[in-house]
Amino acid sequence: MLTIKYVTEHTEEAIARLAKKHFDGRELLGRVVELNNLRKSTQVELDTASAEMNRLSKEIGLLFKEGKKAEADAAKAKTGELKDKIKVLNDQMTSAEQQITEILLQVPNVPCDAVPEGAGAQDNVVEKMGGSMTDLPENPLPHWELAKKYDLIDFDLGVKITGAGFPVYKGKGAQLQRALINFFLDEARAAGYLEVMPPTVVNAASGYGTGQLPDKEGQMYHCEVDDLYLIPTAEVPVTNIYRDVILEEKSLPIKNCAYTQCFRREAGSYGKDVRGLNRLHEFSKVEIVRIDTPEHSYESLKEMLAHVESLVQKLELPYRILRLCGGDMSFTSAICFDFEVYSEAQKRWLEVSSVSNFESYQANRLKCRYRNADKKIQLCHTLNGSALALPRIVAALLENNQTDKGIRIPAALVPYTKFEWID
RNA sequence: GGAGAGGUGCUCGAGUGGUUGAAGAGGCACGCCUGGAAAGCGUGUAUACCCCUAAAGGGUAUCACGGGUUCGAAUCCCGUCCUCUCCGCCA
Repeated sequence: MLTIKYVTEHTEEAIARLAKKHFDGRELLGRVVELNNLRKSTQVELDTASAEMNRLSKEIGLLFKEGKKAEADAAKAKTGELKDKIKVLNDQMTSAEQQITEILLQVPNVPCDAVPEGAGAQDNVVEKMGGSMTDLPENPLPHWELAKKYDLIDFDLGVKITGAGFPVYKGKGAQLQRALINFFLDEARAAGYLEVMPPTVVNAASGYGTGQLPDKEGQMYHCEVDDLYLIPTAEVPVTNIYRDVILEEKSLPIKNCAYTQCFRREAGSYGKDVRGLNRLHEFSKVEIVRIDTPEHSYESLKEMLAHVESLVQKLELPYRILRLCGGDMSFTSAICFDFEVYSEAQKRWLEVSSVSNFESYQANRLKCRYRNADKKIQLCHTLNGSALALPRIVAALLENNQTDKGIRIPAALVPYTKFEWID
């Protein structure tokens, strides 16, 4: 969430920036400013009263020691009123703080200057096109047909075992999954990321830390008996490693990568958009996460974009990079780039990665801070990106590489699959 | 799941109602010493919020978390969470 300091000191700027996300923050932020003034004045009163109380208590202690019981009892009598006052003021403080937090949780991150104006997906800016379209045989098949033809993925079996959106990968289909995961992890390690293998189930505190809770509660599978959530992305457990910590500046940027299964309820999505691998309830993804200083975070973002781009290039997929407009950005990001690969058979672009800088928005909730050269403690910037999510990569690989003699595996992947063709 | 023990600062560890934000030790940082280092000596070493502010200074809160008792709680009581030991179960 946004910091109180930013909201109160740069209220107009925040409102103007939020407008780019088509969020009208005037009323909410105005209330934060009011509540914060109340909070401050209440604290002055409360602190004064508490100080007086502490003084009296010490005095009474001394009187007892000196055996002046009568005087001590007299002093005691004075504390009653003060005690009530402290209670009232304390409740007032807590209430104001809670209300502020409640409001701030509803306010999205402010987009940075580099974010273009726009209402929705149609206004995203194509930053770059790359790769080349492949010549496909006549009447190319969509991946769900190819998956059936070569017996790679069984969607019906998944329905039997679990439900729609939980496919069963078989034979070379399953091997391809492992190959991609290992390929992505090795590439990340070569780029300097430390691999971690976190839990795929997290507690509520972690959900709040990265912003899935409270606003996106319905997106996550919830184990009610234990009050735990299945992660929608490795971003959640990995970023939460840095919850409630103070890092040393020289340890930044922290670069982590992780492979996990990801679980998303995707309530209310039906139709051809979600056919086959296009949108699943469970999928594999390798995620990269960075914790950085505010001064360096945009440099980090660039490096992450370059890393993700190198992956789609090595997989020889036609791709494009989109700079998301204000209206299409997520709640928590300050800037976001999407990578899409072209699915020749479906005649559409598929999003395979999303690389974002959250600036201090997540870090504020996480209380992820660092000590700078002047020993001052500041919020870190957090960033993450998919590198990459498997299903749509698999969809694009199958569709774009289909030939009359089978599906060709890109050279970079062969050392991992140990086969060159799916036939 | 059953029984017991326990959760104190960067770490270890003392502390069972009254200058304890917290002894002591270690670690770390800086200074002195040294040709350089070690040893030694000295100093410093939490976070948040608020007041005041040029700087300095000051106040409040925090000893897992939340609540209660009390003039006063790290210390007593209740609840929650977590860790450890033993038993049970188990890939």
